[in-house]
Amino acid sequence: MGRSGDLPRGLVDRFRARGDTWPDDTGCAMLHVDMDAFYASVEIRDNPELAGKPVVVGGTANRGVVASANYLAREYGVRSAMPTSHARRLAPHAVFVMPNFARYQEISRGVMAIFRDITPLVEPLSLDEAFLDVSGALRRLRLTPAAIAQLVRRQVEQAHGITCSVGVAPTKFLAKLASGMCKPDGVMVVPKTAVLEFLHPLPVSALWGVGKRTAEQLDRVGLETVADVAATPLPRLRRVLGVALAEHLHALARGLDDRPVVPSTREKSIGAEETFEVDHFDRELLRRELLRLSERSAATLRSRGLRGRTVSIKVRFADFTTITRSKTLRVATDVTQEVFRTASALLDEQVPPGAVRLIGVRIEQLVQGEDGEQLMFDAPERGWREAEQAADQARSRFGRAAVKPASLLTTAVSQPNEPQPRPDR
DNA sequence: TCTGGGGTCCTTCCTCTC
DNA sequence: TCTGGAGAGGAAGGACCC
Repeated sequence: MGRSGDLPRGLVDRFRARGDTWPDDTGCAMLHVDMDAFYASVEIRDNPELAGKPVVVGGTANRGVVASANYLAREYGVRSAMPTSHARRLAPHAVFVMPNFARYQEISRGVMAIFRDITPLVEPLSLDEAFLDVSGALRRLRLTPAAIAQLVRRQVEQAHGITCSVGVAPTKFLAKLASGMCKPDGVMVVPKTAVLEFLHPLPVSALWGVGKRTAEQLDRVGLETVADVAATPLPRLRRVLGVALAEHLHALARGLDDRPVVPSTREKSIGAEETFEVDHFDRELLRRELLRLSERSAATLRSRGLRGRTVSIKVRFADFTTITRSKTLRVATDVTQEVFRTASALLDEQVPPGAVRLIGVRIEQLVQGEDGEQLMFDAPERGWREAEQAADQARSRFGRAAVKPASLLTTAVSQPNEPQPRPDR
């Protein structure tokens, strides 16, 4: 969440666990585990010469941003999602490292396996955090929730040499808030009997779903704390924020959150996008980039046995205005050539000329492969599909660069990046 | 300071159909 | 045949999360 800096210090001290002592954790079966500065911690663990130095992980090119910074770098004001150029000015002596997502995925798999040894009810949110429902594990392990949190931390540190923080609470939202407040390397318990006491002094930005814009909207009508939101009549809140967001925030502000841990969820869309090192006007070059991104997205669909009906493109111009254009196909597809043809037509017909800094392709309305079977599949499409499946197999044996569309064999627009997991916040 | 990439969800507007 | 309302679905944009 990255908001613990906004939170009252007194709260942190009151609810934080100290050694074997912690507040009453009866009825607090929800754990949120968050790795501390995950990507930076993995880099330091793998490269011991980085220990004791400020370390920043992120794109080192002109337009990169910080994906993760260790706590030494944060002392200089370096934060996640900050432009790398800004981070360099704040901490010129820091070590800047390019991210190695394959490595982070590997460590993440090991950490998640530790969680699943403790409870089968694990819901990963990203590579570096997960919810655990330990209600069943309490009886099996004969431990209280906070003791299980300490066990998780010990096992992760012993197995992987990195630390994590754990929030222990009756609900997901409170557990997540608590893990953010006790970072780094801590445990915080929100007792069932002290939920509102914990929640109400916090600023509105602590609520899950309140970002910069919503915080501004709430501030305009005089709502600054979670207590203010809880005390506001729902009809008034609906007028300010719209129905869905108002109801969501009103419930959270009163400590209500009955969302269960869901071990697996279906993806709703798959896509890829790329920010250029320099802005581009050249439509032919943009089309080539669309082909590369279509290839990447469709290959992901095929590898997961999915197809999608809606193809959308995203174009960000030099002034940062962003447009999206989409088209829904008659039948779902996972064929690169069909995705590319649709994306390319959207570019030609609906995107005005101008300097482009980012272009992206996304495929939505996903169905499992067989559900989307194209009974009326034209023979040429079937041919493309078979060819692309053969290419996928070649890539899995010989690497990504082994097979690519002929039009990408010319000079690349920018170096193809591997699809990236979410950054570590 | 100058803003990545991969996602989800919501709202609003428009079009089509009944 | 024309018109208007309701509902569904598509399209676009925005905010948010990590």
